[in-house]
Amino acid sequence: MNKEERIELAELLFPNINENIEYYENKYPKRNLKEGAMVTRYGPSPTGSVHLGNLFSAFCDMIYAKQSGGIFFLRIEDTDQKRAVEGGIENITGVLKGFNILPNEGYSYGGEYGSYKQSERTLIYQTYIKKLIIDGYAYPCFMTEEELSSIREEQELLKTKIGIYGHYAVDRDLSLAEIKEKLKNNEEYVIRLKSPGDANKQVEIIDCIKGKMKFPEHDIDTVLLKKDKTPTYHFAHVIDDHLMHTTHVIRGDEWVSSIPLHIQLFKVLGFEPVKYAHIAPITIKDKETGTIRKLSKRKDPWAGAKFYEEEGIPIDALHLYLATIANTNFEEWYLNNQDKSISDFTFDFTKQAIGGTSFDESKLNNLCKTYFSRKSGEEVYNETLEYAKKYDLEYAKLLEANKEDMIKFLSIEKDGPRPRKDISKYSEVKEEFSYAIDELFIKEAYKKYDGDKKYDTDLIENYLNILNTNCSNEEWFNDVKEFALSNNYAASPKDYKKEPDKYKGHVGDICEAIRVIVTGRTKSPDLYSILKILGKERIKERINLYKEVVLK
RNA sequence: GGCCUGUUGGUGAAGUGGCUUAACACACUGCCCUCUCAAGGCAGCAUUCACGGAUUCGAAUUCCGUACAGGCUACCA
Repeated sequence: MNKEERIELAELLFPNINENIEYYENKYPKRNLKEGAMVTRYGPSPTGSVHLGNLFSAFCDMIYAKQSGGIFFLRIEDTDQKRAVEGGIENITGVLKGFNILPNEGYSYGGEYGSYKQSERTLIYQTYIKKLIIDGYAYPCFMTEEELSSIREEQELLKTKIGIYGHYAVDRDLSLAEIKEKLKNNEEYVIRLKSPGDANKQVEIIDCIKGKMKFPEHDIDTVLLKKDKTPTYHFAHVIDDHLMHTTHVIRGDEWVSSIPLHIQLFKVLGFEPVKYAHIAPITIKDKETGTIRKLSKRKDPWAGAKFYEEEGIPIDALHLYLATIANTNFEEWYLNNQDKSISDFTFDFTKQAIGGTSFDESKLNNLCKTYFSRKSGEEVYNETLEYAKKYDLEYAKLLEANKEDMIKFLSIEKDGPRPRKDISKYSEVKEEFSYAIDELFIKEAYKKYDGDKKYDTDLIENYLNILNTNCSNEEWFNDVKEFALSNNYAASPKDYKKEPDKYKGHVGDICEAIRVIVTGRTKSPDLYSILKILGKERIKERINLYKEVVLK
């Protein structure tokens, strides 16, 4: 076919496309950004719930764009209508907001480079396809599903590369007359790339994360436009990222083998190619099989984005975790720069893991604990209340009714240089601080305490008489020691160990009795702080409650 | 079958030919501190970098082969 014929063919196939590519090139001019600014994008398909891996990739998009003074935008890749799930798009935007991963522009955020929804860009794709046909880089292919699968079977049998290329690409050189004939018969067709590649030649590709890679040139006539004239991912992404002026495509590792195709598409279209950064998947060791696999939504609760919200894992802590897997040197930096935040760190693609990253639950947990330990009592209160309003309304009401006390309890041992690390999720506060709210304590009273040990309430009642809630911690503890001695208890565990026969026990035993009666548990933050907040009256009530419930 | 990529302790990993008898962190174990926890302090935790060979005075680091794992091989993304 000569050029005139190709023009005729393009018009025949897409008579309704009136614009030429210059129109779009002018409509979406180069972005006015400073040197080195990165334009990244998150391109999810609305096919179901969001996976941690998706979140991670969006997180990377965000940090790299942000730190370089660039743009991070959201583009909905919904070219496959069959897989679309109802509410899928709203789910994506909702999760992104919930996780504080906020694009600068894009679907539902606005911007000059829209539409940011691929299903609304069909005309654009067809315009560029027309150009490719005219340039001789694309052609209609009328092969049926049966033909395709028989070729595939043959290739499998011959153990050769699978796909439509070389002599398998039978419609590659159809004459204009033949095409017209088929169109007249209403034969369905797709538009395929007329790949100029030679598989015997090698292309070298530089991936920002993985480094240099060598591939055979792409020589397969990949489908660009499907039967319904919507684009495949390959074609759509190249057009969109060119028109939206993406500089860095950060995406999952599963795409590396299509890099040669994508580079070829950029070349054939006359575009400057984007830079690619392929991130490794988040993996986990399967407990049953012992093999390493991708985090799975079905098997691992940690895989689903919703899980973090429901469990009450703080978003900032999750960001910290994502940052530690994004750049391997982040963790150490953060440890040495405790007063700084993620945005102060300079991320670098070369510091990103090349192979899979194993999901480390205990590390996340630790990060969460550190997060909580650095928050003030009031902050923890407010955030927990917000969580409870969503997932435990009853508790939310109790929190609101007991705000003052609750904040006091949550603030215990927060002042020092090494604050307590006792909670890792909002959902743990209720149980961990059950003694803070009378109503809750009465209901749950001592249920969690299953020790056989019965404590001497008379002794504790006597102690209550000498309790001074208005002194220093040191003075208080001296009083306890004195009280211990006068009741035949050793003033320190050491004394007791030396002469166990001489005493009934030691101060620790007395403290334990107070602690269990007052809090219902053997472990708690500083006892005296708790006693002070509760006050004598409530302590008395708890002694009575203990008698009722435990001693009967 | 073909094409890519990866493989360092329980985990995340540092490491780019001599500074490595392998950093750091999490987890774990023991001791100390101590009214309980938490925190903290101290100590322990790969003599070895999947395996085999080659290059080199010298290799976790370079090369070749093997094994294992992951990905792609759709008119899905």
